[in-house]
Amino acid sequence: MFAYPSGDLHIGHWYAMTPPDTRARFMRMRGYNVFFPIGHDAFGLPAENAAIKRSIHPKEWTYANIERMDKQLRMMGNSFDWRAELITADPEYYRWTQWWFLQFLEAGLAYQRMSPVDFCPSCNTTLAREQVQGEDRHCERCETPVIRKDLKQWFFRTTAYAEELLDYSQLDWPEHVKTLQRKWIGKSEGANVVFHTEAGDPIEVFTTRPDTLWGVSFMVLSPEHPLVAKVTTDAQRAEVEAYQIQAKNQSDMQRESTDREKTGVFTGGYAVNPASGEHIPIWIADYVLMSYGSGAIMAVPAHDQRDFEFARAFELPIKIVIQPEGLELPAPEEMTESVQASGAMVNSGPLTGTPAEESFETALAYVEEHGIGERAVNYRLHDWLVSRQRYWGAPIPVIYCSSCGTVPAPEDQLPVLRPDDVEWLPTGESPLKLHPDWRFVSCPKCGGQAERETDTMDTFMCSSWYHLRYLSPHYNEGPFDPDAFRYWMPVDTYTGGIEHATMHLIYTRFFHKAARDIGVLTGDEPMLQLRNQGMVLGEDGEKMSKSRGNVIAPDELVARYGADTVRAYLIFFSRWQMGGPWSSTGIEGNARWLRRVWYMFQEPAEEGATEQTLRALRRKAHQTLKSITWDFENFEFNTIVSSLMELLNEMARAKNAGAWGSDAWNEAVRLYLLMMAPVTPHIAEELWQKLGYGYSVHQQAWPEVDEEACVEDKITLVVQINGKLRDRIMLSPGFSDEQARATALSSPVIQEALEGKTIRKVIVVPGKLVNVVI
RNA sequence: GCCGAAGUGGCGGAACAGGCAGACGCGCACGACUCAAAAUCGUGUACCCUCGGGUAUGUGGGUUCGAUUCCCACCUUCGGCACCA
Repeated sequence: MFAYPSGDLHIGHWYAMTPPDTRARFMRMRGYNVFFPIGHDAFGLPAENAAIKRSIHPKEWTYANIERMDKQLRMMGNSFDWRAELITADPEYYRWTQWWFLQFLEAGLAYQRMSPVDFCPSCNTTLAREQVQGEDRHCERCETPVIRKDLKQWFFRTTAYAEELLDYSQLDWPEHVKTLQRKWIGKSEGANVVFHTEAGDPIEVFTTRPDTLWGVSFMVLSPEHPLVAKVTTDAQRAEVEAYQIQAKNQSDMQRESTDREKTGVFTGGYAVNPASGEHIPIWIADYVLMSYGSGAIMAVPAHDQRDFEFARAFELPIKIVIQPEGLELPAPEEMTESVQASGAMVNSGPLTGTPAEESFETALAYVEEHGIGERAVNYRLHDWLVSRQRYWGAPIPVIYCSSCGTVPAPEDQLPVLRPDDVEWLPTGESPLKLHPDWRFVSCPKCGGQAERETDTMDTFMCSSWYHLRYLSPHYNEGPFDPDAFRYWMPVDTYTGGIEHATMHLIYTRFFHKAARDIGVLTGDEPMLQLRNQGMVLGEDGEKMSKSRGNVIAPDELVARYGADTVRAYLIFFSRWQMGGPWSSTGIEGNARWLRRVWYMFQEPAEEGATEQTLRALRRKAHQTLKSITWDFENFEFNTIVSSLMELLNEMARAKNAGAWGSDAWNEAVRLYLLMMAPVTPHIAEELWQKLGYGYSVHQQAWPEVDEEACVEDKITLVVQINGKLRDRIMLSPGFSDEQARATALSSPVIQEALEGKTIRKVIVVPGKLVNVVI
């Protein structure tokens, strides 16, 4: 478990942590040694925002929050191992975050290049995406429109692992998380094809449709493409440059949106289609992103919808080169959309007539034979930008020397401490740049004058390896103790919100694989089993927020109901994977449940139940144990509490019928407390001791199901006619299909309904159901 | 816009490999206890109805003896979209 110290503990924290805690406790009772750690992801933007707003040092704000949240975390009654608590903002931790950076640098997995940031010219500061708001992309603080500024920044080569990241064979992860990651990584197979401008400059494009090469009627470059200036004619220059400026300040998401009118500008330049030899105009348009592929595309309007819309908007030619079988295609000028269906190649020079199923490979072979391109795989995944122009993060441990260039900070000098006495208010520079003592150092190589990198690291860096630090949070010889690694890793069960699917969970997998290849650790994956919780919404069904005034504060609930009731309600009110709206009347039901348990187990009653009552009680107790065991294993927490409630209702009936004092009653009570223990640990322990079982319920083994006790005396045979329920017949278990069929057909209700009808078929579901088809 | 998830009574939800839709809880109604109230306990609670049944799991189709469950299309809501974590 890993909490961001944002202030007070939120009900969402409880939801993320308590159901997994019940499972951790359950697994311990089943005999596993469960490590359930807690820590704080303490660097990041909110600390700086709060600091600016309240004029308080980010460090002071963060550590005060941690202190408060630790107290609140202890109120949850979770079985955290506090000995392993860690804080990523501690030098003891970020020393090793920096160490990882140096390993990646040495392994060639870290590099620098120019990359744009969002910048507010009025606040004079780099902005995070979430600080940029609205269609016009303005600064959240001062509403000034944001500009894009190019800075030299550090990247990790996540793309080097794109292919391996697509392999989930070792993982028990939810299908939709894997799907999200696959889409995020975005593998496409095709070809890199080289066009040339009329002046002879090569323009490489990536295409997934080499079979449409003869249908290319124009090219589109990203407005940032390096060749734009060169191909633009003087007549078009003013228009092109104006468009470049406009495109620059749009987000990629805005630019990729397919429901906008296509915009673009003709550069005046032409390129030559390497297949057909045709001369085609070169345009620039913002729907082509520099960050994907080569930043240039060959446009095939007849067979690509975005290209089609662009061609229509600017009256560019459309040429059909794929003829789907049996489909009458309109003339290009009458088309209303591109033709996506596969088909034989037409109007394609030497490849005309190639059938659909061969077109991709044949076209690819043609491209390679003629030396105009080659087979290529492209990924949507970017390299990971790790530089942040911020104060509250781990400094990137690099020194720039005028003679030696980029020099890693020597390992024995880690951590590169983040100085406390800086101006952390926005100034337009990385705050660390304004700290002269800190910034200027001597070069570790030549001893000459040098300066430190003043950017800090993305906090995703801290959270990519925290599970390793939990193993040995105070270990000094390395980021983790290898013995502990061998004992515990990989993480067996990892839980978190679905919002982490594509970022944190890709970063941490990349990190692990990179660390494996560097030789620091073993294994291919950091976390084997993943499960996601949903979100607790406000009583109005909306996301909780201070501005909506629908925030539920767990502290007040604990004061009013106690931690056990809050825990029980949280796992009861909805499916954990789903989440849902809070209900302040709903929690009353769980408070009532615990009060009922308390009195029912302790207040004596009349004795003398029938054998039948006791057998029914025992049956229900063991059936409940069976289903709860399944539920814990499968993260189906809400039915754990409802099953316990059902059992309690059965126990109330049995107690009224004189079960008190019987062996069956005592067994049911004992099982009940053991089953409650993971969910409501405090009240279970209290009752366990009051009833004389000693210390402690939490050290007991999970009980065994008595399968024989679970067997029903009577089974309801459901009889349907044409799939509609017509009768229910009570039978002793163990009847054959033939008996079921005979019994069903001889039922008076069925006989009456079948009067004068012909039976076409009788379907028997063994031990359950008979369906008569007429 | 793209990607993902979800739509079941007045409400939250259950139905574990396609086989009794609505477990459990909330709310509500009635009753018991009480001078009274709260708490507690008990009973009932999808809709329509000619009391035999009929209709119901976002909408429309499909597969099947049988669909909340599988397939297709659509609608609505929620989450993510790379510098929030």
